[in-house]
Amino acid sequence: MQQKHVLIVEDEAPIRDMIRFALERADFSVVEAEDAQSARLAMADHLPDLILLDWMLPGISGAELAREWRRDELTQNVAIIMVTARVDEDDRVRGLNIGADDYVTKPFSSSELIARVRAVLRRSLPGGEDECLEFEGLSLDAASQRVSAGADAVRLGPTEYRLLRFFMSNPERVYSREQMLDRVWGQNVYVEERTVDVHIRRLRKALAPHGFDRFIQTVRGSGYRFSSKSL
Amino acid sequence: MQQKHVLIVEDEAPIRDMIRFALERADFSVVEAEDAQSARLAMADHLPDLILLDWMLPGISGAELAREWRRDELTQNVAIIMVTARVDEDDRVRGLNIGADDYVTKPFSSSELIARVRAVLRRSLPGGEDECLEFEGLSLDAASQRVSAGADAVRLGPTEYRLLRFFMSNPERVYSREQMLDRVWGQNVYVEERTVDVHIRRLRKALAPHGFDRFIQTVRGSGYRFSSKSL
DNA sequence: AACTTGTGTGACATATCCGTGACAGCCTCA
DNA sequence: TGAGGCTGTCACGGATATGTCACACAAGTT
Repeated sequence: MQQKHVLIVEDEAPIRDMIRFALERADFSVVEAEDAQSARLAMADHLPDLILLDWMLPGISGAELAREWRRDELTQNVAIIMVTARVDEDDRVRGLNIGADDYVTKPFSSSELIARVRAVLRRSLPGGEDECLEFEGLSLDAASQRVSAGADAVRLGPTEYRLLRFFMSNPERVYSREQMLDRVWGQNVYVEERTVDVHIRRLRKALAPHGFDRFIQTVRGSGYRFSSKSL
Repeated sequence: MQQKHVLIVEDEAPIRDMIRFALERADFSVVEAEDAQSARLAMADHLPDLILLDWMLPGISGAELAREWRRDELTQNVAIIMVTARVDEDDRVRGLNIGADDYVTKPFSSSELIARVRAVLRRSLPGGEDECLEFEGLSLDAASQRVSAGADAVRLGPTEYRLLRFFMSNPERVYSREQMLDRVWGQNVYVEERTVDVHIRRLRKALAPHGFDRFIQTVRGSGYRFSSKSL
C-alpha cells in the first residue's frame, strides 16, 4: 500500500504531537495545521488523503470547516475524522451529519486512532461514495441503504445491514469473529464473539426466503466466509 | 492463531499475579518482571509480543522505560500497554505521546484487560498477505481457506487444513512428528506423537480421490515429507 | 523364521464448535 | 406509558472434529 497523507488540524500542540507521533509510527506522512488558515495553506500544496479535524478551533469551528470542505469540489472527497473532547451524543450525530466519516472522542489511544484512520481510508478507497454492490442477484445500495434479492426487498436491521455490506465488500475470504467485530461493530466495543453467530443467524434468516443464505458459509474453527461458490 | 507472549513489568506482586492469572486463562504465555533490570533480563531471552508496563516503578518510571524501548531498534515494534493508577488526562496523553499503544487505568477488570491486550495485538499484526500455494494441480488459498485438486474442491477439517498448509509451505523436506506437533498443533500442547499419523491418514484420505495422496510420503524412522517426486 | 520396531487403519469416547430459541435491557415512537 | 424493534447474552442440543487405543500390517534384525 502506498503511503497515505494525513493532515492534522488541531490547536493544542501536545495533542498534535501525540497524533503525529502515532501516525508516523504507523508509516503515514503527516502535515500539521493549527487553525483554518494554516489548514488551507497546507492543502494548497498537496491534498491529503485524510483530515483529522478538531471539533473546537480558534475562530471557526471544526464543524464549519468540514461543511465548507464538503462543498468544495476539490476537497469533497477527502475523508474526515472529527476529533473531539465532547461525549455528547448530539454532537456526535451532528458531526456525522456534517459529513465526517468517523468520529474519535478524547481521550483516545493511539492504536484506536490508527485503527480508525485505517478503517476510514480502507472504506473510502474503492471508487468512493454511492457504493452499489451486486452479487448474483443479491444487491446492496449504500446510498439508500437498501438490499434487494432479485425483485423484492430484503428487510434488515442496522447491524445485519452492516454485516452484509462488509461481506459483500470482502467476498471469498474467511474472517474470524474477532476480525468481524473489529470491522463491523467497531474497534472500541467489547462484545462476546458469539454475538457474531447470532447476527449471522439473523442475516441468514432474512436472506433465506430468497435462497441467498447459502452465500454465508461457516468455516468451522475459523469464522465465516461470503462466497457464491458452494461449500 | 499462535500463542502470544506477554511481559508484565509491575512491582506489586498481587497485581502481577492477578494479571498473570487473567492472561494465562486467556491462553497467553506470561513472563514477569518487577523492575527495569529484570525486564531487560526477561527480554534478553525472548522478545515478547506485548509489554504490560506499570507507570510507577521503583527507580525508573515506566514512562522512561517505554521511551527507551521505543528508541531501541530491537524493541521498538513491541506493543506497549501502560498500566496506571492515575486518571489524570494529561498523564494519559503523555503516556500515549511516549508511544504506548494503549492505556489501562487501575482498577480494571480482567476482561477489560484481556480485551485491550487482544485489540492491541490484533492491530499490530502485519496486514494479511494473501498466501496462495500451488503444487502440481493441488492448490491452497489461505484467504478463503479453500483447497482444490484441479477443478473440484477438497473438504478438510481444521487440523488437516493446517497440516496441508504446513506441508505446502515446506515441501521437499522431512519433518519429525515432534516438529510437526510444534508447528501445526502449537508449541506447548502435549499430544501423543502417533496422533500425527492419524491426521496424516485423514489428510491422505481426503486427497486420495484426486490422487494427490502420493505427495505425502512416509520416511520410515524419521517422519513425513511432502514432495511431488515419487518415493 | 521369529522377533523387533515402525506405520496404517478403523473404532470410539470425548471435547469442541456452532445453530438456535429465548430473554432481558435499551432505545424510539406513538 | 406501553408497544415494538434491535441488541447482546445465555443455555441447550446436535453436529463435527480430535486424540487415543487396539490391532493389522510392513520393514528391518537376529
